[in-house]
Amino acid sequence: MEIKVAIFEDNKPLRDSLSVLIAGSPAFACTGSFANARKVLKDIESSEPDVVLMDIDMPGISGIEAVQIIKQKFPHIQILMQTVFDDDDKIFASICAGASGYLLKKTPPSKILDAIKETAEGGAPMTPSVAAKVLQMFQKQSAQAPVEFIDLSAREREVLKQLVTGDSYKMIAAVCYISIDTVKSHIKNIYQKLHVNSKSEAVAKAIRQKLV
Amino acid sequence: MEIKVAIFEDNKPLRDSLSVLIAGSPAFACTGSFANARKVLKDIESSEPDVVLMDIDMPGISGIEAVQIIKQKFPHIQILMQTVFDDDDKIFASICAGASGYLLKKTPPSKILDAIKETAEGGAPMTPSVAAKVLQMFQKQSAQAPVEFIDLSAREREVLKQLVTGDSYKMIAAVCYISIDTVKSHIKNIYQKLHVNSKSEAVAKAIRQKLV
DNA sequence: ATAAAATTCACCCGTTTAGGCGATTGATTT
DNA sequence: AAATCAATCGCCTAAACGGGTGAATTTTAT
Repeated sequence: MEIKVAIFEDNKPLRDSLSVLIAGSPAFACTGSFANARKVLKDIESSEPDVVLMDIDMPGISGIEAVQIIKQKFPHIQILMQTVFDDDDKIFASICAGASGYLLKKTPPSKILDAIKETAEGGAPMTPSVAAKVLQMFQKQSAQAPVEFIDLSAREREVLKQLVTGDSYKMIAAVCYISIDTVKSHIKNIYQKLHVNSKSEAVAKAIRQKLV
Repeated sequence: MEIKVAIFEDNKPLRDSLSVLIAGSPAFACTGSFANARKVLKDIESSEPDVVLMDIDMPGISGIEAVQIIKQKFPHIQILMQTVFDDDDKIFASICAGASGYLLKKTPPSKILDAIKETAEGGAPMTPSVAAKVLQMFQKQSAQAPVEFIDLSAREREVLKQLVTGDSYKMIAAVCYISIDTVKSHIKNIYQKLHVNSKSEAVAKAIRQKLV
Protein backbone atom coordinates (compact mmCIF):
# COMPACT_ATOMS: atom_id res chain seq x y z
CA MET A 1 0.00 0.00 0.00
CA GLU A 2 1.55 3.28 -1.08
CA ILE A 3 1.74 6.27 1.24
CA LYS A 4 -0.34 9.25 0.11
CA VAL A 5 1.39 12.57 0.63
CA ALA A 6 0.11 16.14 0.38
CA ILE A 7 2.48 19.11 0.13
CA PHE A 8 2.00 22.65 1.41
CA GLU A 9 4.84 24.86 0.29
CA ASP A 10 4.78 28.38 -1.11
CA ASN A 11 8.06 28.16 -2.95
CA LYS A 12 7.12 26.82 -6.39
CA PRO A 13 10.44 25.27 -7.46
CA LEU A 14 10.76 23.50 -4.14
CA ARG A 15 7.14 22.41 -4.19
CA ASP A 16 7.50 20.97 -7.66
CA SER A 17 10.73 19.18 -6.90
CA LEU A 18 9.17 17.64 -3.80
CA SER A 19 6.17 16.48 -5.74
CA VAL A 20 8.41 14.99 -8.42
CA LEU A 21 10.49 13.27 -5.77
CA ILE A 22 7.45 11.72 -4.16
CA ALA A 23 5.63 10.84 -7.34
CA GLY A 24 8.77 9.21 -8.69
CA SER A 25 9.08 6.82 -5.78
CA PRO A 26 7.11 3.60 -6.04
CA ALA A 27 6.11 3.45 -2.38
CA PHE A 28 4.68 6.98 -2.40
CA ALA A 29 1.96 8.92 -4.12
CA CYS A 30 1.63 12.69 -4.21
CA THR A 31 -2.09 13.32 -3.99
CA GLY A 32 -1.92 17.08 -3.72
CA SER A 33 0.42 20.03 -3.67
CA PHE A 34 -0.63 23.50 -2.58
CA ALA A 35 1.03 26.92 -2.46
CA ASN A 36 -0.73 28.01 0.73
CA ALA A 37 -3.02 26.80 3.47
CA ARG A 38 -5.95 29.12 2.89
CA LYS A 39 -8.21 26.24 1.92
CA VAL A 40 -6.41 23.65 3.95
CA LEU A 41 -9.48 21.64 4.99
CA LYS A 42 -10.80 21.44 1.44
CA ASP A 43 -7.35 20.50 0.20
CA ILE A 44 -7.03 17.75 2.76
CA GLU A 45 -10.46 16.41 1.96
CA SER A 46 -9.71 16.25 -1.73
CA SER A 47 -6.23 14.76 -1.42
CA GLU A 48 -6.85 12.41 1.52
CA PRO A 49 -3.19 12.16 2.52
CA ASP A 50 -1.63 9.84 5.07
CA VAL A 51 1.18 12.29 5.63
CA VAL A 52 1.35 16.03 5.07
CA LEU A 53 4.57 17.84 4.29
CA MET A 54 4.06 21.31 5.71
CA ASP A 55 6.23 24.36 5.22
CA ILE A 56 6.30 26.40 8.39
CA ASP A 57 6.48 29.82 6.75
CA MET A 58 3.69 30.52 4.34
CA PRO A 59 1.76 33.63 3.44
CA GLY A 60 -1.79 33.81 4.77
CA ILE A 61 -2.20 30.93 7.16
CA SER A 62 1.07 29.80 8.71
CA GLY A 63 2.11 26.19 8.73
CA ILE A 64 1.63 26.02 12.47
CA GLU A 65 -1.95 27.25 12.26
CA ALA A 66 -2.55 24.79 9.45
CA VAL A 67 -1.31 21.96 11.69
CA GLN A 68 -3.80 22.91 14.39
CA ILE A 69 -6.63 23.00 11.89
CA ILE A 70 -5.74 19.68 10.32
CA LYS A 71 -5.16 17.92 13.63
CA GLN A 72 -8.50 19.09 14.95
CA LYS A 73 -10.46 17.65 12.07
CA PHE A 74 -8.20 14.79 11.06
CA PRO A 75 -6.21 13.67 14.10
CA HIS A 76 -5.02 10.53 12.33
CA ILE A 77 -3.08 12.45 9.67
CA GLN A 78 0.61 12.74 10.44
CA ILE A 79 2.33 16.00 9.70
CA LEU A 80 5.97 16.56 8.92
CA MET A 81 7.16 20.15 9.29
CA GLN A 82 9.80 21.67 7.08
CA THR A 83 11.68 24.85 7.68
CA VAL A 84 14.84 26.69 6.81
CA PHE A 85 15.77 27.75 10.32
CA ASP A 86 15.67 25.69 13.48
CA ASP A 87 13.97 28.40 15.51
CA ASP A 88 13.13 27.37 19.07
CA ASP A 89 9.75 29.03 19.32
CA LYS A 90 8.50 27.67 16.05
CA ILE A 91 9.62 24.16 16.90
CA PHE A 92 7.86 24.44 20.23
CA ALA A 93 4.70 25.78 18.65
CA SER A 94 4.68 23.07 16.02
CA ILE A 95 5.00 20.35 18.60
CA CYS A 96 2.20 21.79 20.68
CA ALA A 97 0.06 22.04 17.56
CA GLY A 98 0.55 18.34 17.00
CA ALA A 99 3.24 17.99 14.35
CA SER A 100 4.88 14.58 14.23
CA GLY A 101 8.26 15.44 12.82
CA TYR A 102 10.47 18.34 12.03
CA LEU A 103 12.96 18.48 9.16
CA LEU A 104 15.33 21.16 8.04
CA LYS A 105 15.07 21.98 4.36
CA LYS A 106 18.67 21.15 3.78
CA THR A 107 17.74 17.50 4.42
CA PRO A 108 18.74 15.41 1.37
CA PRO A 109 15.89 13.95 -0.75
CA SER A 110 16.54 10.35 0.21
CA LYS A 111 16.24 11.23 3.89
CA ILE A 112 13.00 13.07 3.22
CA LEU A 113 11.49 9.91 1.78
CA ASP A 114 12.78 7.94 4.76
CA ALA A 115 11.25 10.48 7.08
CA ILE A 116 7.87 10.34 5.37
CA LYS A 117 7.89 6.59 5.70
CA GLU A 118 8.82 6.79 9.38
CA THR A 119 6.10 9.34 9.96
CA ALA A 120 3.48 7.17 8.34
CA GLU A 121 4.55 4.35 10.66
CA GLY A 122 4.00 6.45 13.73
CA GLY A 123 7.55 7.64 14.28
CA ALA A 124 8.65 11.22 14.68
CA PRO A 125 11.71 11.80 12.55
CA MET A 126 13.66 14.92 13.25
CA THR A 127 17.11 16.14 12.47
CA PRO A 128 19.49 15.82 15.41
CA SER A 129 19.84 19.57 15.78
CA VAL A 130 16.08 19.93 16.08
CA ALA A 131 15.92 17.01 18.50
CA ALA A 132 18.58 18.69 20.60
CA LYS A 133 16.38 21.76 20.92
CA VAL A 134 13.40 19.65 21.89
CA LEU A 135 15.44 17.95 24.59
CA GLN A 136 16.66 21.29 25.85
CA MET A 137 13.09 22.50 26.18
CA PHE A 138 12.26 19.32 28.02
CA GLN A 139 15.17 19.58 30.38
CA LYS A 140 14.33 23.18 31.14
CA GLN A 141 10.84 22.17 32.20
CA SER A 142 12.08 19.49 34.53
CA ALA A 143 14.92 21.60 35.84
CA GLN A 144 12.74 22.89 38.66
CA ALA A 145 11.86 19.41 39.81
CA PRO A 146 14.96 17.30 39.34
CA VAL A 147 13.89 13.70 39.41
CA GLU A 148 16.31 11.08 40.64
CA PHE A 149 15.89 7.72 39.00
CA ILE A 150 14.74 5.14 41.51
CA ASP A 151 15.17 1.51 40.65
CA LEU A 152 12.46 -0.52 42.33
CA SER A 153 12.00 -4.22 41.80
CA ALA A 154 8.83 -5.50 40.19
CA ARG A 155 7.34 -6.54 43.50
CA GLU A 156 8.27 -3.31 45.18
CA ARG A 157 6.65 -1.32 42.43
CA GLU A 158 3.53 -3.43 42.81
CA VAL A 159 3.39 -2.87 46.54
CA LEU A 160 4.01 0.84 46.11
CA LYS A 161 1.15 0.99 43.67
CA GLN A 162 -1.18 -0.46 46.28
CA LEU A 163 0.14 1.95 48.89
CA VAL A 164 -0.77 4.86 46.64
CA THR A 165 -4.26 3.41 46.29
CA GLY A 166 -4.54 3.73 50.05
CA ASP A 167 -4.43 0.04 50.88
CA SER A 168 -3.35 -1.16 54.32
CA TYR A 169 -0.62 -3.76 54.75
CA LYS A 170 -3.32 -6.33 55.30
CA MET A 171 -5.09 -5.47 52.08
CA ILE A 172 -1.86 -5.50 50.11
CA ALA A 173 -1.05 -8.91 51.54
CA ALA A 174 -4.44 -10.11 50.33
CA VAL A 175 -4.13 -8.77 46.78
CA CYS A 176 -0.59 -10.03 46.35
CA TYR A 177 -1.17 -13.40 48.00
CA ILE A 178 1.72 -12.95 50.41
CA SER A 179 1.97 -12.64 54.17
CA ILE A 180 1.66 -9.33 55.91
CA ASP A 181 5.23 -9.59 57.13
CA THR A 182 6.44 -9.88 53.58
CA VAL A 183 4.54 -6.74 52.73
CA LYS A 184 6.26 -5.02 55.62
CA SER A 185 9.57 -6.27 54.40
CA HIS A 186 8.99 -4.86 50.91
CA ILE A 187 7.81 -1.58 52.30
CA LYS A 188 10.89 -1.27 54.45
CA ASN A 189 13.02 -1.64 51.33
CA ILE A 190 10.87 0.83 49.43
CA TYR A 191 11.30 3.36 52.21
CA GLN A 192 15.05 2.95 52.04
CA LYS A 193 15.14 3.44 48.31
CA LEU A 194 12.85 6.44 48.42
CA HIS A 195 14.55 7.91 51.49
CA VAL A 196 11.28 8.19 53.38
CA ASN A 197 9.86 6.64 56.53
CA SER A 198 6.13 6.68 56.33
CA LYS A 199 3.31 5.70 54.02
CA SER A 200 2.29 9.25 53.27
CA GLU A 201 5.78 10.36 52.34
CA ALA A 202 6.16 7.33 50.12
CA VAL A 203 2.82 8.04 48.44
CA ALA A 204 3.69 11.68 47.91
CA LYS A 205 7.06 10.83 46.41
CA ALA A 206 5.64 8.06 44.27
CA ILE A 207 3.05 10.33 42.73
CA ARG A 208 5.29 13.32 42.27
CA GLN A 209 8.04 11.30 40.68
CA LYS A 210 5.53 9.31 38.67
CA LEU A 211 6.80 6.02 40.00
CA VAL A 212 3.33 4.58 39.65
CA MET B 1 40.55 16.01 15.33
CA GLU B 2 39.14 12.59 16.11
CA ILE B 3 36.19 12.10 18.45
CA LYS B 4 37.05 10.26 21.66
CA VAL B 5 34.39 7.77 22.72
CA ALA B 6 33.94 5.80 25.94
CA ILE B 7 31.62 2.80 26.15
CA PHE B 8 29.60 1.54 29.11
CA GLU B 9 27.92 -1.73 28.28
CA ASP B 10 27.61 -4.86 30.39
CA ASN B 11 27.16 -7.23 27.47
CA LYS B 12 30.70 -8.21 26.52
CA PRO B 13 30.18 -9.21 22.86
CA LEU B 14 28.29 -6.04 22.17
CA ARG B 15 30.82 -3.96 24.05
CA ASP B 16 33.66 -5.44 22.07
CA SER B 17 31.96 -5.05 18.73
CA LEU B 18 31.20 -1.42 19.50
CA SER B 19 34.78 -0.77 20.48
CA VAL B 20 36.03 -2.44 17.29
CA LEU B 21 33.57 -0.44 15.24
CA ILE B 22 34.74 2.83 16.74
CA ALA B 23 38.43 2.04 16.79
CA GLY B 24 38.24 0.98 13.17
CA SER B 25 36.88 4.31 11.97
CA PRO B 26 39.45 6.99 11.23
CA ALA B 27 37.42 9.88 12.66
CA PHE B 28 36.87 8.14 16.00
CA ALA B 29 38.91 6.80 18.87
CA CYS B 30 37.71 4.44 21.57
CA THR B 31 39.44 5.63 24.72
CA GLY B 32 37.71 3.30 27.14
CA SER B 33 35.17 0.52 27.42
CA PHE B 34 33.65 -0.60 30.71
CA ALA B 35 31.30 -3.36 31.80
CA ASN B 36 29.57 -1.30 34.47
CA ALA B 37 29.34 2.18 35.90
CA ARG B 38 30.53 1.48 39.42
CA LYS B 39 33.67 3.56 38.93
CA VAL B 40 32.17 5.85 36.35
CA LEU B 41 33.93 9.02 37.47
CA LYS B 42 37.34 7.36 37.51
CA ASP B 43 36.64 5.79 34.14
CA ILE B 44 35.66 9.11 32.65
CA GLU B 45 38.71 10.81 34.07
CA SER B 46 41.03 8.22 32.61
CA SER B 47 39.39 8.01 29.20
CA GLU B 48 38.53 11.70 28.73
CA PRO B 49 35.81 11.08 26.16
CA ASP B 50 33.96 13.62 24.05
CA VAL B 51 31.01 11.30 23.76
CA VAL B 52 29.88 8.45 26.01
CA LEU B 53 27.90 5.48 24.72
CA MET B 54 25.83 4.37 27.68
CA ASP B 55 23.76 1.23 28.05
CA ILE B 56 20.64 1.97 30.05
CA ASP B 57 20.40 -1.36 31.84
CA MET B 58 23.46 -2.28 33.82
CA PRO B 59 23.96 -4.04 37.11
CA GLY B 60 24.98 -1.91 40.05
CA ILE B 61 24.65 1.67 38.90
CA SER B 62 22.07 2.04 36.15
CA GLY B 63 22.88 3.94 33.00
CA ILE B 64 20.51 6.68 34.02
CA GLU B 65 22.22 7.18 37.36
CA ALA B 66 25.53 7.18 35.55
CA VAL B 67 24.31 9.97 33.28
CA GLN B 68 23.40 12.07 36.29
CA ILE B 69 26.80 11.52 37.82
CA ILE B 70 28.71 12.28 34.65
CA LYS B 71 26.65 15.35 33.79
CA GLN B 72 27.14 16.74 37.26
CA LYS B 73 30.93 16.57 37.10
CA PHE B 74 31.47 16.89 33.36
CA PRO B 75 28.56 18.81 31.84
CA HIS B 76 30.39 19.23 28.54
CA ILE B 77 30.46 15.50 27.84
CA GLN B 78 27.68 14.36 25.54
CA ILE B 79 25.97 11.09 26.30
CA LEU B 80 24.23 8.78 23.88
CA MET B 81 21.91 6.24 25.48
CA GLN B 82 21.43 2.76 24.11
CA THR B 83 18.69 0.36 24.98
CA VAL B 84 16.83 -2.65 23.71
CA PHE B 85 13.35 -1.39 24.52
CA ASP B 86 11.88 2.04 23.96
CA ASP B 87 10.38 2.24 27.42
CA ASP B 88 8.66 5.55 28.12
CA ASP B 89 9.76 5.97 31.70
CA LYS B 90 13.38 5.24 31.00
CA ILE B 91 13.46 7.59 28.05
CA PHE B 92 11.92 10.28 30.18
CA ALA B 93 14.36 9.66 33.03
CA SER B 94 17.31 9.67 30.67
CA ILE B 95 16.31 12.97 29.16
CA CYS B 96 15.84 14.53 32.56
CA ALA B 97 19.22 13.18 33.63
CA GLY B 98 20.80 14.99 30.73
CA ALA B 99 21.31 12.44 27.99
CA SER B 100 21.77 13.91 24.53
CA GLY B 101 20.51 11.11 22.36
CA TYR B 102 18.70 7.86 22.50
CA LEU B 103 19.30 4.92 20.18
CA LEU B 104 17.73 1.52 20.03
CA LYS B 105 20.24 -1.31 19.97
CA LYS B 106 18.96 -2.55 16.67
CA THR B 107 20.42 0.58 15.08
CA PRO B 108 22.88 -0.43 12.31
CA PRO B 109 26.59 0.27 12.93
CA SER B 110 26.90 2.97 10.29
CA LYS B 111 24.07 4.91 11.89
CA ILE B 112 25.71 4.58 15.27
CA LEU B 113 28.81 6.28 13.94
CA ASP B 114 26.68 9.00 12.36
CA ALA B 115 24.88 9.45 15.67
CA ILE B 116 28.12 9.75 17.63
CA LYS B 117 29.29 12.40 15.20
CA GLU B 118 26.02 14.30 15.50
CA THR B 119 26.17 14.08 19.25
CA ALA B 120 29.70 15.47 19.34
CA GLU B 121 28.48 18.39 17.24
CA GLY B 122 25.76 19.22 19.72
CA GLY B 123 22.89 17.39 18.05
CA ALA B 124 20.57 14.90 19.70
CA PRO B 125 20.14 11.95 17.41
CA MET B 126 17.30 9.63 18.21
CA THR B 127 15.39 6.99 16.36
CA PRO B 128 12.02 8.22 15.10
CA SER B 129 10.10 5.90 17.39
CA VAL B 130 11.90 7.35 20.40
CA ALA B 131 11.37 10.86 19.15
CA ALA B 132 7.67 10.13 18.80
CA LYS B 133 7.53 9.17 22.47
CA VAL B 134 9.31 12.34 23.45
CA LEU B 135 6.81 14.41 21.50
CA GLN B 136 3.92 12.54 23.09
CA MET B 137 5.28 13.32 26.53
CA PHE B 138 5.54 16.92 25.52
CA GLN B 139 2.02 17.14 24.21
CA LYS B 140 0.63 15.33 27.24
CA GLN B 141 1.83 18.05 29.58
CA SER B 142 -0.79 20.40 28.16
CA ALA B 143 -3.92 18.32 28.76
CA GLN B 144 -5.39 18.49 32.26
CA ALA B 145 -8.63 17.09 33.63
CA PRO B 146 -11.06 19.18 35.68
CA VAL B 147 -11.74 18.05 39.24
CA GLU B 148 -14.55 18.15 41.77
CA PHE B 149 -14.52 21.18 43.98
CA ILE B 150 -13.63 20.49 47.58
CA ASP B 151 -14.29 23.20 50.12
CA LEU B 152 -11.69 23.03 52.85
CA SER B 153 -11.32 25.66 55.54
CA ALA B 154 -8.08 27.59 55.81
CA ARG B 155 -6.89 25.53 58.72
CA GLU B 156 -7.82 22.28 57.10
CA ARG B 157 -5.91 23.21 53.98
CA GLU B 158 -2.91 24.04 56.15
CA VAL B 159 -3.06 20.73 57.94
CA LEU B 160 -3.48 18.86 54.67
CA LYS B 161 -0.41 20.59 53.34
CA GLN B 162 1.61 19.28 56.24
CA LEU B 163 0.17 15.82 55.78
CA VAL B 164 1.40 15.80 52.20
CA THR B 165 4.85 16.78 53.44
CA GLY B 166 4.79 13.58 55.45
CA ASP B 167 4.44 15.14 58.88
CA SER B 168 2.99 13.16 61.77
CA TYR B 169 0.14 14.50 63.87
CA LYS B 170 2.69 15.47 66.50
CA MET B 171 4.77 17.45 64.04
CA ILE B 172 1.75 19.20 62.61
CA ALA B 173 0.70 20.16 66.10
CA ALA B 174 4.13 21.68 66.64
CA VAL B 175 4.17 23.65 63.39
CA CYS B 176 0.66 24.99 63.86
CA TYR B 177 0.97 25.67 67.59
CA ILE B 178 -2.10 23.61 68.41
CA SER B 179 -2.64 20.43 70.38
CA ILE B 180 -2.39 17.03 68.81
CA ASP B 181 -6.05 16.40 69.46
CA THR B 182 -6.97 19.44 67.48
CA VAL B 183 -4.90 18.16 64.60
CA LYS B 184 -6.80 14.91 64.84
CA SER B 185 -10.04 16.78 64.82
CA HIS B 186 -9.13 18.68 61.67
CA ILE B 187 -7.93 15.55 59.96
CA LYS B 188 -11.17 13.78 60.77
CA ASN B 189 -13.01 16.59 59.01
CA ILE B 190 -10.64 16.51 56.09
CA TYR B 191 -11.19 12.79 55.67
CA GLN B 192 -14.93 13.33 55.57
CA LYS B 193 -14.67 16.03 52.95
CA LEU B 194 -12.27 14.04 50.78
CA HIS B 195 -14.17 10.78 51.28
CA VAL B 196 -11.09 8.95 52.47
CA ASN B 197 -10.04 7.30 55.70
CA SER B 198 -6.29 7.24 55.87
CA LYS B 199 -3.34 9.56 55.54
CA SER B 200 -2.07 7.98 52.37
CA GLU B 201 -5.41 8.22 50.61
CA ALA B 202 -5.69 11.84 51.64
CA VAL B 203 -2.20 12.59 50.40
CA ALA B 204 -2.83 10.86 47.10
CA LYS B 205 -6.08 12.74 46.56
CA ALA B 206 -4.57 16.05 47.63
CA ILE B 207 -1.74 15.77 45.15
CA ARG B 208 -3.79 14.45 42.27
CA GLN B 209 -6.46 17.10 42.68
CA LYS B 210 -3.85 19.75 43.29
CA LEU B 211 -5.40 20.75 46.59
CA VAL B 212 -1.98 21.74 47.84
C1' DA C 1 29.59 -22.30 39.58
C1' DT C 2 29.13 -18.63 42.51
C1' DA C 3 27.89 -14.29 43.94
C1' DA C 4 24.26 -11.04 44.18
C1' DA C 5 19.72 -9.77 44.02
C1' DA C 6 14.83 -10.46 44.87
C1' DT C 7 11.21 -12.67 47.35
C1' DT C 8 9.45 -14.82 51.00
C1' DC C 9 8.36 -15.25 56.12
C1' DA C 10 8.65 -14.51 61.43
C1' DC C 11 8.74 -12.10 66.02
C1' DC C 12 9.21 -8.09 69.21
C1' DC C 13 8.29 -3.48 70.69
C1' DG C 14 6.87 1.05 70.96
C1' DT C 15 4.49 4.70 68.37
C1' DT C 16 1.00 6.45 65.41
C1' DT C 17 -3.57 6.42 63.44
C1' DA C 18 -8.48 6.23 63.03
C1' DG C 19 -12.88 6.38 64.93
C1' DG C 20 -15.89 7.14 68.60
C1' DC C 21 -18.19 10.43 71.72
C1' DG C 22 -17.72 14.23 73.86
C1' DA C 23 -16.85 19.82 75.14
C1' DT C 24 -15.90 25.15 74.95
C1' DT C 25 -14.97 29.38 72.59
C1' DG C 26 -15.53 32.93 69.12
C1' DA C 27 -17.13 34.68 64.68
C1' DT C 28 -20.70 34.96 61.14
C1' DT C 29 -25.20 34.59 59.62
C1' DT C 30 -29.98 34.70 59.95
C1' DA D 1 -31.25 36.19 69.90
C1' DA D 2 -30.53 31.83 67.89
C1' DA D 3 -28.28 29.01 64.89
C1' DT D 4 -24.28 27.67 62.48
C1' DC D 5 -19.64 26.67 61.84
C1' DA D 6 -14.68 26.90 62.33
C1' DA D 7 -11.29 26.12 65.63
C1' DT D 8 -9.80 24.54 69.79
C1' DC D 9 -9.09 20.60 73.24
C1' DG D 10 -9.78 15.84 75.85
C1' DC D 11 -10.07 10.73 76.53
C1' DC D 12 -10.62 5.84 75.15
C1' DT D 13 -9.71 1.73 72.27
C1' DA D 14 -8.33 -1.21 68.72
C1' DA D 15 -5.97 -1.43 64.70
C1' DA D 16 -2.18 -0.13 61.82
C1' DC D 17 2.43 1.20 61.30
C1' DG D 18 7.77 1.59 61.55
C1' DG D 19 12.07 -0.27 62.99
C1' DG D 20 14.98 -3.83 64.38
C1' DT D 21 16.96 -8.57 63.63
C1' DG D 22 17.24 -12.71 61.41
C1' DA D 23 16.70 -16.31 57.93
C1' DA D 24 15.20 -19.60 53.95
C1' DT D 25 14.34 -19.86 49.01
C1' DT D 26 14.44 -18.68 44.37
C1' DT D 27 15.88 -16.05 40.52
C1' DT D 28 19.28 -13.64 38.08
C1' DA D 29 23.85 -12.19 36.70
C1' DT D 30 28.76 -12.92 36.05
